[in-house]
Amino acid sequence: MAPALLGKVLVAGARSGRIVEVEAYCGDLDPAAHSYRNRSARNEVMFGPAGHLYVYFTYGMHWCANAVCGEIDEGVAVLLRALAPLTGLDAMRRARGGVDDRDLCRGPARLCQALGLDRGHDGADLVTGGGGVWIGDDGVRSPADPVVTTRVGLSRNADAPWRWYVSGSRFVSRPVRG
DNA sequence: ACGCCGATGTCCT
DNA sequence: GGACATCGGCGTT
Repeated sequence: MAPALLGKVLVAGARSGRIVEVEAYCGDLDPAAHSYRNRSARNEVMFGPAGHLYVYFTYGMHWCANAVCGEIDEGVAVLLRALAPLTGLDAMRRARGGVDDRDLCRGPARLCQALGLDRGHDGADLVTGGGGVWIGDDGVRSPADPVVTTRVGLSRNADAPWRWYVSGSRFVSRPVRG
């Protein structure tokens, strides 16, 4: 299910980008997931209905965004790790402090900064777009052959092959070498 | 190109 | 008190 998000478009107001890299986090099957065992005010959205945005704060300064994908109470969500910018690049450049365009959305915290996503978007409905954020489909097909790897930056359940990215995209945060 | 490290809030033990 | 789904800067190859 998670790789089906590759090729879709994440939209936040006038800014948007094509999803090129995702990771799945799988509730009580996955010791690396925020929803593994612990249910709290922070991760409550993860246990809600699919199609909502779960935004969390980490390392004292960064926001990261997930699309909730599981059944109610399941705690499954997909971390949006990188986008190929499509629209609103000037706003992204202002938000990101004039970095190279390639780096605007190349990483989960970078894409949140570029699109202006933070706590105010936690729980936003990605289907209706009521919170100004949604995931759209402009007809671009998900790649038939995404690269599958282990996830980035984990210590627990680090071997699960639950990261997918668009092969050859220069906007992927950490391509496998070779 | 690669690796270390500091920043800095929130959650969990 | 320690870990953390990170990033950017600075140092070394």
